[in-house]
Amino acid sequence: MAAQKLPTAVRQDQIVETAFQMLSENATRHLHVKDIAERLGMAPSALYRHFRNRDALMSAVLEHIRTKLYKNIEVVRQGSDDAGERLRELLSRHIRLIRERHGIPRILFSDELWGQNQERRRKMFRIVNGYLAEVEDIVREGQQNGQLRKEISPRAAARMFFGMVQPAALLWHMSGGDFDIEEHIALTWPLFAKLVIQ
Amino acid sequence: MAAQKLPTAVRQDQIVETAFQMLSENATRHLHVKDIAERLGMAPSALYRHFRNRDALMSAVLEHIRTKLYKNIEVVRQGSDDAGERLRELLSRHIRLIRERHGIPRILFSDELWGQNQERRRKMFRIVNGYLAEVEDIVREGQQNGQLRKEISPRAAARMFFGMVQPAALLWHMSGGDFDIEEHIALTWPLFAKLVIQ
DNA sequence: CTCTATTGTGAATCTAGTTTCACAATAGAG
DNA sequence: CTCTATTGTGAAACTAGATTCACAATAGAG
Repeated sequence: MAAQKLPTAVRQDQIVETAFQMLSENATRHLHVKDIAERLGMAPSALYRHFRNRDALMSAVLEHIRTKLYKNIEVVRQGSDDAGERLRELLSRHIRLIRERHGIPRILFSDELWGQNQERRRKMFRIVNGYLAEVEDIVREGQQNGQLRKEISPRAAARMFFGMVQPAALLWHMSGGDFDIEEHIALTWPLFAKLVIQ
Repeated sequence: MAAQKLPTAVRQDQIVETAFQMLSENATRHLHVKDIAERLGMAPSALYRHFRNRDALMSAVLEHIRTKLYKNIEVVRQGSDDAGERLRELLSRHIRLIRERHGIPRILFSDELWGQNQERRRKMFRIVNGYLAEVEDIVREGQQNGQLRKEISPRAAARMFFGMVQPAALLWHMSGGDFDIEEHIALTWPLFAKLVIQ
């Protein structure tokens, strides 16, 4: 039975979303064209109507992740005016992403997405740097309106923040889900808070 | 021209060491049996005299890394009696490992080493946990003899330490070597020190 | 020195996945 | 409603790498 015919624009979105999902679920290895096609109920060859090749598809997935990630920042900004709360909420959101098997932080650093592709790795680097810059901004604003301590450089604070999230994602992934993220946060957040928040 | 015949014990060491080297140099992807063999001047098929398959070889490499990593701890312990200095030295050693393209922290978390192998991933988790426990011990001792602040739990301090090193390794790797590790340490170490050291 | 267990080799095989292609169906512009 | 550009399909071709195997060479035990 042939799959329904859909315009490329729609299919591309479907494919990217599906690939992202599968990447999230599967702590395990490679994501095969065949498998993505299967889940969408179409033949592998059909994917090639919408992406030049597997590599192009993966790049699209990366782009998808980028927007998802940055939207988090935006939401957090709108949710509260207090920098401390913003950071705490951002952390929560990350933990949720990790736990719901939407291991964005893991995916982001997985070889799966990189492959040989030097250019894509660079792009990833830019994404992470951009994200760090956003955190930095939140901290800077918080300092300016007196919500956060002024002795810490925003840049350093952002790195510290990253240092809470990223190891958590990896340890959780490595352990196959046994790693106690709650404990990790309970351990590290107070220290971070002591440094950064009044 | 055939390669020299050597006893398995020797060859195994050679192979593991070579594989580790290549893994270190190559920021790029997969490590092929063929390539390892080539560098050793032997035929790919010869490797199978010394390892059941590629997977077994990779496990051996992981073991190799484990010993290298733990030796670092030991050296640092012998180098100084002061916990603060020990931690600083341990950090330096990690940075050196990262910079000398011996990106152990990166390798350790690369999918390359994990593959499908659930068991190996678990082993890796145990290695990292063991490492964290060692750092924890250094901190605990430091607290007991009054070198370090007592308000911070050793467990939390170890996580924080990990949070400095691991992101540095990844960012450095992603950037292809452009990431400024010195700056990263200059930013984060003082914060860590403020929390943990007197 | 000799003889064999061990190690090395090239060619062949296996496996697994991506990609291409000639042909089929159909959404939707007109 | 018709017709065509677009999308979907199965089979086949390609790649690429790991692994096996029958045979060759030799280190070193005796």
